[in-house]
Amino acid sequence: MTAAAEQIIANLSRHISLTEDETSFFLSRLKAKTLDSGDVLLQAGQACDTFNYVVHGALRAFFSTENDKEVTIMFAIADWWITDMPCFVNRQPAMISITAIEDTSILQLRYEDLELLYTRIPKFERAMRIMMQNAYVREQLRVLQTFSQPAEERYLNFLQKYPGIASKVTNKHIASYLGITPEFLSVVRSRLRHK
Amino acid sequence: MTAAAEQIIANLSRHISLTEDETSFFLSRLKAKTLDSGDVLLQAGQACDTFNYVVHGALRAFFSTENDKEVTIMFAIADWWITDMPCFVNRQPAMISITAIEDTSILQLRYEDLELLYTRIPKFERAMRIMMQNAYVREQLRVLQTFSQPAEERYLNFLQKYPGIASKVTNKHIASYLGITPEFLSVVRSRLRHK
DNA sequence: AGCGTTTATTAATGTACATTAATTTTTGTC
DNA sequence: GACAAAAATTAATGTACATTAATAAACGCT
Repeated sequence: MTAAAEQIIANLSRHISLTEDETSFFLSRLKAKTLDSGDVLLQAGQACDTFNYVVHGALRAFFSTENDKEVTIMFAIADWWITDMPCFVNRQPAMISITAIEDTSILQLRYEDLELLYTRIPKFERAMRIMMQNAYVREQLRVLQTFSQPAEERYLNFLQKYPGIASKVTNKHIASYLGITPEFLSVVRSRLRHK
Repeated sequence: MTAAAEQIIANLSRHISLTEDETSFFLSRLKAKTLDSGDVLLQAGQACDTFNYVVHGALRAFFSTENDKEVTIMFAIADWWITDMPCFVNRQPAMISITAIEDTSILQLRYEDLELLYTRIPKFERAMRIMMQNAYVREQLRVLQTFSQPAEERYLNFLQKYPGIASKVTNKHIASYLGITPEFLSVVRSRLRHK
């Protein structure tokens, strides 16, 4: 088994345990892919067919507004799964784009293969249920903090909650994840420095 | 079978189909409860033990900030499920409160009973997976719109997306769901009127 | 190492929305 | 149907953050 396969199985085993047969069937449905920093994994407007597990590196999902602004939806580093979930589950063209912000290696699971896994190995429903549950809770807390905390607190919170991400991404990207401009994040950082 | 039981089963059947035995086991784990408008279903600080299905009426989940502001996390009308999900799944004291904004009747599923359902009837993992997936997608789009659209667009969007909710709740509550003050929502509405 | 390109910072000005407070309208209740 | 209480509206003032623009710092590439 490759190191990447070991890693994804170890990660899955936090939620469900698989037999040898199940493990090899699951692994057989994955397709490895490598991306150079800057490469586009998913382009807005195109079909969103894969759910992507990050082996190493870092990806960023973002929405581009009419006025050329970007809203960062999420980051994904090692052990995270990423896709355009609204479009993946509803079989719609992607609304967001996903690019590599480092050289990255991923394992891809196609929509049909995920459906196949649900059918053949119902335990995958459980794994996915837990992942979706965690994602929901994360997004709900993000809304709550956005509405109840000023940018400075949200920034400190982000640094504390996702140190592994903060160390890999630019301030520009952090700003667009927090819903502020890079210029204002600079002001926030400068204020924090002078405290 | 009561009308409420018929309703929750019809709703579940959008995701999974149950045998007669499974149906009656599921129903046996539910507890009916009625609330008068204004009643508190969940109080911040207390244990969050139940996942609640709304038969009819309307509930509101909200977070209270230090400065006495309220952020509306979500509304739930007929056929919606509601709880303090972060606290429910992590067995933590509730951070939010849930109150009835109309006379309401609900069916409650306790945490241990949900776990039991997962074990005895794994199909429930699927139902829950789909529900969590939908909730995640909803919240992610909410973040995206909050960061990319002005209050006026978000308000129109809300009216269009949740007409059944909009007709039941006050503007004050809508404002706190959109992340703005009621005063500013008044301004927005007045601008729309004069267009 | 050098040079172009992207990113970060700083500062001036502008705006979407918050705050406060007063008035009107709506709602619920006996 | 009257009356208190909550909700909605309006307007004046204030502020967190956006915008624009210019400079400095960091990065990527040969």
